[in-house]
Amino acid sequence: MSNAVEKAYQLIRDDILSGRLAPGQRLREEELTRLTGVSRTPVREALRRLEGDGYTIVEANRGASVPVYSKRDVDEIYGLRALLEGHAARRAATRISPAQISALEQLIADMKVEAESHSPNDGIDSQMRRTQLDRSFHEIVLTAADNNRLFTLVSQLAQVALSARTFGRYDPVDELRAIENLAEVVRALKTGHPDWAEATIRSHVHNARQVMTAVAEDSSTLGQSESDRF
Amino acid sequence: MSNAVEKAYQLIRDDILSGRLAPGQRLREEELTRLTGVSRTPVREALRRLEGDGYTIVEANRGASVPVYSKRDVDEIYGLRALLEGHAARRAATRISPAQISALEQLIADMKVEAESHSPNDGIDSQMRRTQLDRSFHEIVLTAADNNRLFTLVSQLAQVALSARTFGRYDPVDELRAIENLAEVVRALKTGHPDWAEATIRSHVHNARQVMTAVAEDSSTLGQSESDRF
DNA sequence: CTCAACAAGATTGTCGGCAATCACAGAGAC
DNA sequence: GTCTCTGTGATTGCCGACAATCTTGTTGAG
Repeated sequence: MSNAVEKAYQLIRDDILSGRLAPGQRLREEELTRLTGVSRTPVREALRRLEGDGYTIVEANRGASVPVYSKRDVDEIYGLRALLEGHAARRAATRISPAQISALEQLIADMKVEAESHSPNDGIDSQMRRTQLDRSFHEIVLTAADNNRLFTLVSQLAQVALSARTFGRYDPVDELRAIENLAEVVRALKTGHPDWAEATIRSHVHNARQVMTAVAEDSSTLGQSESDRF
Repeated sequence: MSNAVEKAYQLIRDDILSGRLAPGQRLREEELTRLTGVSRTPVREALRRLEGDGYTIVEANRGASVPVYSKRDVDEIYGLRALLEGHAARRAATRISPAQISALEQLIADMKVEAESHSPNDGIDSQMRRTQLDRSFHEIVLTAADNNRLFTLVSQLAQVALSARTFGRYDPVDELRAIENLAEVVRALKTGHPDWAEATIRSHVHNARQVMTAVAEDSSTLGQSESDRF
């Protein structure tokens, strides 16, 4: 889209994903003007678009803030992701191209390299790399599903949940198991089995939910201790 | 939300639903300024929100327009509605309250009255009334599902497809069958059977799709005759 | 006649400033 | 001490004007 809005969108989003803008933090338009170098008008539009993609929350006369997710939110997001991405994998199994299969296999290989060469407390850059690999994987599956609205809907759900911080929570064993899980998704797609593909990707999403949920105790978004939030 | 934006949002949306703004029509911000009585800034924000809800399409440097749906679009929308609303009905079956059941039964009764007292070429107001009844029904089911994000996702899909013109396409026999179908959904919810509820509402959505698809021949959105579009 | 380059007009994108609204601190009553 | 009211500062909401971009009609070459 247009230049100033796109610039603001990406700068703000990156600061949210990297954690420089923490969950719960209020995003004042004037500050973002300084951060992004564009005026308040495109900043405002960027904030609304970010809201549509699940990165921010905008309230009337109160401005935007980075959302704080409760356990219930995480359950909602991952439950719907399992449903929608399962549906996507089912469709992809009969539509995916050899080139897309190859791309997925390459991503799996890259993930294994990344996972083996990483210690539990890696820097944010390693987490960003792994986030990007995972995101690319899901993006290819969704593209292969060949359904624009399905792609859009999942995008609106997945974004923050896939934030870089998610990967900070994986321990090496869980991460390797998750990669094996994705490798099975590729086998299911490659052999063209819709049921298998749907089941395995659902399993992957539910596993990811567990990793998140293990840390987030139940709550009502307010009045909880810092470690319960996202 | 805020006043000017909300005003613009509703006025533009109503003009789209009533058909005063026809599919394919370009929405120039200056014109909408005159239509709504507010300045371009809130009009622009309203257009972006309308896009998020599926009422308009906004392209960079080209402004907004009322979307034209091809057969493929209709299939995507109703396919995903079947999936998501089926999921919603499943959840609702174990969560719905007696008051919500009563409200649904009242809606069914109202629909029957409306359907019996209507001839094939009724005015736009009758179509709007029936659209509203149908929308209320789905809204209650979605509320009973008790999942905010599910509600949001379906809202983004359903809007235009449920436009008033949809009901112009129902013939009386189809409409009565559709109402019977919804009555069965209520029975399934009332007796707390998740599988039954999911199956019946999926059936309802697929039936609605058929009504739309019967008129829309396949196409690529461009270069088709007027009657193929929505 | 066809096509490409260009120019004029129309339309969207961006900006800075003013208006409306909200959150919060402080004063006063009980 | 607590509760309510009020005013002040901070922040979002809205506007009109200017800048950038796209669309379209025209002109000229081939």
